[in-house]
Amino acid sequence: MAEQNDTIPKSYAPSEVEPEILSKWADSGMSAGDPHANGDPYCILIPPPNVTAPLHIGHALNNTLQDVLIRYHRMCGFSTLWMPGTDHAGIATQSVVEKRLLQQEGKKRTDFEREEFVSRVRAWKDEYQATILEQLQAMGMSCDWNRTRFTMDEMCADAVREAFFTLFSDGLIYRGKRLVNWDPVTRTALANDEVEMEEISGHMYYLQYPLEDGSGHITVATTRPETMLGDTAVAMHPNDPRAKTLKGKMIRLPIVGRVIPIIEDTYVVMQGTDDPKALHSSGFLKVTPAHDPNDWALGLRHDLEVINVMAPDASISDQHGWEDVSKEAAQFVGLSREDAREKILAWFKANDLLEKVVDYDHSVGHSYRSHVPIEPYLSDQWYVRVTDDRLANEALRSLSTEQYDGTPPKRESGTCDGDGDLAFYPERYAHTFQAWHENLQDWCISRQLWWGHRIPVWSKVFSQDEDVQFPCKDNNAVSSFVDAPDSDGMTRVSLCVAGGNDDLESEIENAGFVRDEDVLDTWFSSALWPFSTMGWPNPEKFPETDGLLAAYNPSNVLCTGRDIITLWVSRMVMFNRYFCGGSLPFNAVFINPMIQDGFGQRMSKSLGNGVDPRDIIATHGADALRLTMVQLATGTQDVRLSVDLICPHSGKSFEPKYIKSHTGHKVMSPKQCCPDDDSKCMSTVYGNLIGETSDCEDTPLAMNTSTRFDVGRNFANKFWNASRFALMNVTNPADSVDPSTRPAVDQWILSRLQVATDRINKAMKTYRFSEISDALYDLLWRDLCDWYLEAIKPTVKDDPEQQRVLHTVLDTMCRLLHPVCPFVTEAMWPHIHASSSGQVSGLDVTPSDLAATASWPILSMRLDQGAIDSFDVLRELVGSIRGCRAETKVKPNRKIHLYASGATLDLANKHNAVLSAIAGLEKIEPFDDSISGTVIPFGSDRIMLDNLLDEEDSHAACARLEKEIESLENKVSSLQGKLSNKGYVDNAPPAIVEETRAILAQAEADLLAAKEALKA
RNA sequence: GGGCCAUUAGCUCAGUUGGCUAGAGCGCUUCGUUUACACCGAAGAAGUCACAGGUUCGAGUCCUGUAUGGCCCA
Repeated sequence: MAEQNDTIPKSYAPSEVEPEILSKWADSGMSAGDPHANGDPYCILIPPPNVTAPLHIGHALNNTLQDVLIRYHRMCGFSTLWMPGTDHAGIATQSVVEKRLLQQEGKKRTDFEREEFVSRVRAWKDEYQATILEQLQAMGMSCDWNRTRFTMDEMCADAVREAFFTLFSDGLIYRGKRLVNWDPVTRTALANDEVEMEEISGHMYYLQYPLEDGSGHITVATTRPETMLGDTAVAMHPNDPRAKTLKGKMIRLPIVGRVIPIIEDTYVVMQGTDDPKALHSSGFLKVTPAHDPNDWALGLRHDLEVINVMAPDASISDQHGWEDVSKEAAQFVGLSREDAREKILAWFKANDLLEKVVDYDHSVGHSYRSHVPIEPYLSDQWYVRVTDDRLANEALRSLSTEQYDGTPPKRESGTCDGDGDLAFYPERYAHTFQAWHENLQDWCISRQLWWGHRIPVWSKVFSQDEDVQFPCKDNNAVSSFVDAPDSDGMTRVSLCVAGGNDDLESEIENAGFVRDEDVLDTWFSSALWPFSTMGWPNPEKFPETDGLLAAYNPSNVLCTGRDIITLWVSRMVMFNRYFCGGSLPFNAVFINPMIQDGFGQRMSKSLGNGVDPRDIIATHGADALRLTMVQLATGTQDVRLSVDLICPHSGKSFEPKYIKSHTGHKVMSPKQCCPDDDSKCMSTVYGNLIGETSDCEDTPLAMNTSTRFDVGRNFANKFWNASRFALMNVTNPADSVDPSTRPAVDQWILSRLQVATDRINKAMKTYRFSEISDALYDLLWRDLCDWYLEAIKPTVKDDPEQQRVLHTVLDTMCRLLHPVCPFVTEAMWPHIHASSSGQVSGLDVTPSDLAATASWPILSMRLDQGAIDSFDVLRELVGSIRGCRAETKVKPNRKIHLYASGATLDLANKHNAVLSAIAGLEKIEPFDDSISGTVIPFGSDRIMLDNLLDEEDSHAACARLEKEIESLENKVSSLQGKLSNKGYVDNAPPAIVEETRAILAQAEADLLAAKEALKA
């Protein structure tokens, strides 16, 4: 065994080890899920990353936590499944590909046939999917790689088709003409949650509209004057004092000349009321039903005309519903909405109808993709009736009763499986979930894109004179939806066809029906992920999915970010319950924190403050990345990771210089100097991004990193070295050891192992990840390296039983560390198990070829608490002696003498070898009054150190003692104060009071000893 | 406007049924290369627990309010 260890390198080199370990895992098939295997099923649903870009540090965090859970449960004997996959991310992916095509080939989407364009997007997807999967593997994720899924692959597409058809047939999907959130750049509708509100410093414009009878004018206030072209009314509050005289009057709309009514509605904010909006209100509201959601509602109430004056690109247009274009108005047709605003304002000014303009801050919805202001736009879209009891309320009913605020809405048919089974960690996120479903609106699912699942609906419009036809009417693979006839009496019939019926599709097309051009919102297919990836609805079509649904739906946990609760979690819950007999997609949702930079700013491409996990793996190793991620995962909603640079000249990391960007963010100065050498410079990601610098010979790019990862790297190395040292000492271990017969030091480390294992088990159950890394850190660094390895140095070589204890401790620790640091533990595993193993009774560590498949340790040793406590006392004694040595400036290698009385002398004698080694003692003797050494306080016994210095610096010793006395006096008086408080003694639990008395007694004894020491 | 989170050592954070002279890591200071590890070891300095009230024998911890920063929803 000893020879074996000569081959272990002195320090851990992750990049040399990781590839080999990855192939070991791949060959072993250890991460393959098997629904028929022994062990309870344990399944994690991966949030499939978008194929738009490589994974960032947030993904590293999210996936590391999942892998920690999956590896832990695998080791605990669960039959685990963690399927990897990617999401097609419709609008996001289409946008990046469109941008790239324009840049590289100068072509627009419309320059391609649909099929051709989609294949270009697919090529992008293939490239990025490969990158993403590689990244996940490099980070050590133990996914079931053979089951890798994509939201547009055949299995998922079948599920989308089936889900759509079912919802359509059940009346939960309908077509509606509504105002949608329109993105004029990507030219598609967006769901409400894809709109980001941004605070804008804009203006409130006051426009005068003349009364038709020439009796004067009224003034409307608006932030969007360009929409006035589509005004179809002016509204006022019925209680407005002016209402009496204006009632029934008409307005002649400037520019357009349209005559529109003055209507009364309580929605209008009156001047002089408490409402903050009253400050800017004129009491009159221009009503543009086609271009404002509130006006749309007003229009419905008052049966107003709806006039759309814009094209899909948000330019003013007379081609989309605006028919009464006057000569005066024609000059504005074709202008962008921004230009139209300016020109219309100029017109009002020129005609003396612009009353005033005031500064006005308000929030405006922006597209989460193109970041331009959203245009409320009138169009036909498909909706899912998520407000239906069968969807929204089902989601509410699944929430854990403990986390539910109030009581969930009742189900007619009583309770069912899954009700109350959903719990959030941290639980505050249950509020987000509940509030969302209580305020839900129907979900617009059609997107005017080419990349995605095309809507399986064919429609045809019939005129008043035609007979409305329903081809394949009696076939139950076809469902229909009929729009109410429009104002011209045209009736639209829509037919939805179930999947796998190409013949029916042809028949319907032959009857003149045309398939909808649009695709579904990406979240529609994402919502099906928990069961679409397991073969629903046709597991027999995909034999490899046999048994998956039964075993793994519901899954155990979903780990994701809080912004996803509304976008995805909600929809998965609704759909899983709807399509899978009421069962939930998962029983727990863990919300991981968001990683921000050192200034609390979101990491983003535009700020150049992101850290690439691939860079960290290259410089620090995957385990370092993972440990730091786990450490970072505290229960807070945001965590900060300060960003540093790596100097390309020296390879050293340093803290960069910052400037303020025009957006007010703290960003790295474009050019930075080498901290060791001013003459050498470099560029930063931000500098290159804004084009101020470039990655060239003079200014090579400095890589973003964070010194936080050093902790992880050091940790992995520490384990490596501790193992190396331990194995050097395990030369002829005993076969089996009864721990209760072992000296205190051995029992102590076993008890620490026990404590750490309990801590980790508990933390895993409650998703308190930073607690896991804390427990591991304390165990490895503090307990094992600082104390145990030091303490056994004098004895282990000649003590086979101690060698067995050491070896078993190492084996156990390797397992405990594995979920967080899989690489270094796997690398060390064969070294640890190079020879036949023995056992420490009560510590169950069954043999295994791989650390990854090893069993999670079960500790049930019988230990002597007295022995464990005595080692803790010994550690305190060492601390006191070391403190004194440092304080009195004893040379590190100088051996000193210890004189002690009472129990301390017994303890010291018992651990003579250990104590002498760690505390640097030459001899241990009974306390002797005739020796005039340095007395130190330690419990009630008398302790003295001698031979400290050639000429003792008693001054330093005195200072030290005085300080000690002062501190103890404070402690004693504080405790005395507490105990002399009648309220405390009477009210506090007796055990607490008793404990306080004991602490006081000890403190008094320490104080006395210290005072005597000072005298001597 | 509604909600959530944060505010504890120079920095990043622990501190989970209220029972502490308030802890850790990094950084800093001093010392040290004694055959596991300098990606190391020993010792040390460093905090009115944001602020103001309240409950309690006792508050970093519970309640109310304020301030600052961040996020989500409308």
